[in-house]
Amino acid sequence: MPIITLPDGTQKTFEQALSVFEVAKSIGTGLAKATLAGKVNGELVDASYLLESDANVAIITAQDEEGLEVIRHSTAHLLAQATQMLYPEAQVTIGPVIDKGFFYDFAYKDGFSEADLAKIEKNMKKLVKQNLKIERSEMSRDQAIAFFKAKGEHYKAEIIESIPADQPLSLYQQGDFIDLCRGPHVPSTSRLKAFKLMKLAGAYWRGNSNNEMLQRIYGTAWASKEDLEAHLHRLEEAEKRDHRKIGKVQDLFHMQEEAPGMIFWHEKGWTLYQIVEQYMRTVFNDNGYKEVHTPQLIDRSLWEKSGHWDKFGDNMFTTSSENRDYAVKPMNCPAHIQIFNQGLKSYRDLPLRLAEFGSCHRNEPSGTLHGIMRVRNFVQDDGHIFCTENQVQSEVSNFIDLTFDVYKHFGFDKVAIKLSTRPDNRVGSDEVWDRAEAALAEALDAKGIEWDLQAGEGAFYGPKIEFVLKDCLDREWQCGTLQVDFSMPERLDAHYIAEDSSKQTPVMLHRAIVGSLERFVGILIEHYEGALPAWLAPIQAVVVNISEKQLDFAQAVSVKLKKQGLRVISDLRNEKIGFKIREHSMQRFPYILVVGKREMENNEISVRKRGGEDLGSMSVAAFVELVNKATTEE
RNA sequence: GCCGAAGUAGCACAGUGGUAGUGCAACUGAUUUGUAAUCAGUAGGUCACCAGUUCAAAUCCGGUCUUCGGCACCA
Repeated sequence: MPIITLPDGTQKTFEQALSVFEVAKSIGTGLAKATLAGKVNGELVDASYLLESDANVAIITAQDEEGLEVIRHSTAHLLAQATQMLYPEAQVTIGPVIDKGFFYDFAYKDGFSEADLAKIEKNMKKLVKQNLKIERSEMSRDQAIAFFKAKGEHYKAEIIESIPADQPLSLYQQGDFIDLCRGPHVPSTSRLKAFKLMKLAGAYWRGNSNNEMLQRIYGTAWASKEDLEAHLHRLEEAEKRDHRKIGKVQDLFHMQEEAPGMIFWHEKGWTLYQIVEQYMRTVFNDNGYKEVHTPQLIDRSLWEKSGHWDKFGDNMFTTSSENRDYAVKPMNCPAHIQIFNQGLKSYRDLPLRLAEFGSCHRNEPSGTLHGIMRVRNFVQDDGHIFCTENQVQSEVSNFIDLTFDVYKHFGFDKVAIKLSTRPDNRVGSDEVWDRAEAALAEALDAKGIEWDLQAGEGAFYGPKIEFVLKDCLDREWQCGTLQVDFSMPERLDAHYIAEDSSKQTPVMLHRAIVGSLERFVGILIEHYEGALPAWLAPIQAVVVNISEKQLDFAQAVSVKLKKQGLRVISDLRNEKIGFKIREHSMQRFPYILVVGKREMENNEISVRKRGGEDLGSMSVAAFVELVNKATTEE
């Protein structure tokens, strides 16, 4: 006589064991129809799951986040089934749920093409129409291994072999297709109504580049056709924000074959870049950093000593002259230690904060380049803090505050924080790692900041906090970073004299807020969809005359505004005003200043704000004040 | 680097073996314009590059480079 407690607290007593689906049915036929799965005592189960004793039960439908996940997971299985029907030699591997969809990896030596995707999707829809029941069964480990080996599914057998022996294995069958899976799944294929195969990609077996490459098919799946359409529409909209597209339209920068991964900044793009750099320079100045500048080329011996030659040699650009090998610097930190090492330092000199906008080159693998977001030549708002171990906590804390302030200033308030801890391959004692990781975690917790742990993802010399911004397509880009380094100062012989006159090695904090300026400019472009706030806009206003009669007046206005420090251009072409307004609106300049007969007579300008709002006529001085007010508020 | 796709005029794209096209931009002329496209005309391409098949290649085959989407990488 199971007593079932529902999420709202109501209890129902049943005469005999029953399934989740039957519980739903007892509540209402509508709910029964919508049932995809259940949650029994907090655990997700199939709708067919048999309740034999008292339990807390929630009915999972497409309305629930978990229901959507079940749909996506089942759609991945449907994809595998449809694919194997068409390509029997394709072996199944894994097919997890991901953000907004799913993927499935197949081992298939011929490889799939775009045309195959269409075929597979068609077959999936056919299987949905057949309304195949999806049924769960269990098998012992040895049975399962033998079963999949006999089917020629070697990858699946390998997965099972890596599952602990004491766990029962569940299998799901739909039609002739059987897959190993934890579940749960929707009751039948007809419940999968809205999906689309999105793209084809390669992916290494078990995520290891030494392994063979599998064929990955990505798909998206939703509770309804409307949700699917909405998702596809969002993707289209997001593509319009692409910094590469806007960079071209707004004439900000370009890239070309002869310099892969490096940027040709045009005047307007460089203006934006410089605004960001100059702003970060004031941040350095206001926060106790000393700006320095170090060489582009440094002898191989220094990189050998720092360990970079050994660890990242393949990713460094090198050159040689007069029998000496040099590397183009991939980072500034070894050079900053050279500056630290000039003259004997005392504990009173600490913390010493050095900053540099140093141009760095890294020979990133060709497949990783991505617009201006991932490049081979970049400049960071790079800084290194030399301090004692006791100072780490407060430096970290101050840096976190500063970083959030800066992001806020640029208009970002959603930032994901990750804490990466000790990797297998590392230097330094466990005791030191304990302290360093605790210092970072405590600093985050003390501020009530939510963060994700990335165990084992730290640098070999210390743990790090990463500040991650999302782009318009939800791709994540790491901008800020704070790394605790116990190793490099020692390798490069950095010392200070402590209070007890002993010689000590300082701790070094590697830190950047916006990170690569190139990437950050890209993120800004996408974040604002090219409509940069006035303080960042390379062109703040454009003066347009209505007819030739106001040509001189328009020019004079433009000169006056420039003298006041505004970034202004004028458009004196012999074109209709509507035409000019249209062009400059599409360029998304913050203000369009119209001067015609009326304005000339009153010595005023008509101000049209981005978006079309008419701010009326005003004097040049009033407009300057308006812009200054707007930029300081921004 | 690996898997897949793509590269045609400044930009967006069409062209799948037989004279390389459309729209916008550009240029010239007319128009002197009041808040998102005035009209007419002109010019512009070694079809990424290299090699090949063919009477004939943007188109087919091979290679290279770059870009795009992923994977791996990211000091």
